[in-house]
Amino acid sequence: MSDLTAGRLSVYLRCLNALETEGIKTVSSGSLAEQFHLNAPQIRKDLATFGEFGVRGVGYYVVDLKRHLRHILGLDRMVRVAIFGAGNLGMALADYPGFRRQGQEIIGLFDVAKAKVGQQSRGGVRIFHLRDFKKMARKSPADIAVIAVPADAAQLVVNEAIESGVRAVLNFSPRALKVPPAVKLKTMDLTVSMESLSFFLAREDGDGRA
Amino acid sequence: MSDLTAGRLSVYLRCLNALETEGIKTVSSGSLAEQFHLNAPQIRKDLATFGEFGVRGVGYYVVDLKRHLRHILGLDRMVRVAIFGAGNLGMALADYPGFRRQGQEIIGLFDVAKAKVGQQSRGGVRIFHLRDFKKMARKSPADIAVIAVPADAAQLVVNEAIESGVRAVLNFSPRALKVPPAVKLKTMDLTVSMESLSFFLAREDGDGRA
DNA sequence: TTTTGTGAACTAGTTCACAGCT
DNA sequence: AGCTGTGAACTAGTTCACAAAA
Repeated sequence: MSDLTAGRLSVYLRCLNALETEGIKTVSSGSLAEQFHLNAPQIRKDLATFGEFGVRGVGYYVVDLKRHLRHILGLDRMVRVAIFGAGNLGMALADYPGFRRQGQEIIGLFDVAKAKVGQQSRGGVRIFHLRDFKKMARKSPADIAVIAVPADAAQLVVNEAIESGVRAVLNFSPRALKVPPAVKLKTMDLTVSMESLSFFLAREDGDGRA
Repeated sequence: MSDLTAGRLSVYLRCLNALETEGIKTVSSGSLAEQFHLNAPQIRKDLATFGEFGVRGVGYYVVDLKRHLRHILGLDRMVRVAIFGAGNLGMALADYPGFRRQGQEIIGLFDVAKAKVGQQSRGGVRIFHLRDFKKMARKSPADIAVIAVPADAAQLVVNEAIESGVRAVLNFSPRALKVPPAVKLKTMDLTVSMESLSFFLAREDGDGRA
């Protein structure tokens, strides 16, 4: 199943949360699509991949579908997240509200700077020495590693993380990391994103439309 | 031209920078692909869209291709970036090394919190009041808005930014923003990324392979 | 001989149209 | 009547194979 589908499921879940807060009990793919600017047949197709969650003539029961999605996304069991790099970005991610939702637990920040180890983020996530990760992971393994270390250290750190049992990596460093095929890698490259936008601006101005 | 292509061009540029530092003068699509785990025909196709930059039998001249790519990506003229939201994330982005490369200028952080206005990030990016953005933009307009404000404020802020002439938006808030068709929007949703990874972990464990 | 540039084949992803439940 | 689930049509994106150039 594709990366794109996974992303959309997460979006649907967020929409359902909003609807539930509004006290809405049931929703059709059409009204979901309209309210959140999505595509109705695609919603149906995405959901139908995992089961028949809807009721013809009615739509989907919000609470029901939410439960299904949380299960499909693996959020009904705790996912343990370790953040590597306690710099500006790592600290910001540790305290990012979306990263401490129900279903995800941040076990700590890991860094090599002596001055940082023992401190904690504003939100209360503790900073450990990188070398202690292996030990901690042995007791209870981390599922996801977030890489927020400088580019030069990224590959080294990701290797260590994987050695200690991490099976998915969210990479914020501007490097193409090598991971074994069994490990899922997702890179969020801020530089690339910025330059893509710059590219579209350049196109607009330059491509002979004025 | 597609988003994916734009992203790859940015990656190619980064590779070329690395090669130049190593003192390499000329490179073929094949060796580029091998060194950086890319796909050779795709590199050629991507580049060929914008001109004939290569020399048959030789490859591409590193310095030459770099210059072309910088031009295509619009990095040969200054791109002005405004960051909205001086929270953890905004501050981290302001000081992110990849965001202050040659070709991009961060004009400031914009927030509404009185306590923050007048301060500056560790890296020296100044924090202004949101209401001063319009005025500043009138003098010299910002090209890209980075949205790092809380979800509830995101749409409001992006509207203001666009009204003041911003033509591209990098959105870090967990909201689907509405922008006019002429404005380029790129959303980096941290929650969605995390949940996608969780999804793949759940699949691995559950889909009947043990 | 080497390596580009590119049409043609292929693959993945999206949209559509409608049969089939409720 | 209303809305889901889905095969079939379409679109976008990638890979391949090779002719053309240096």
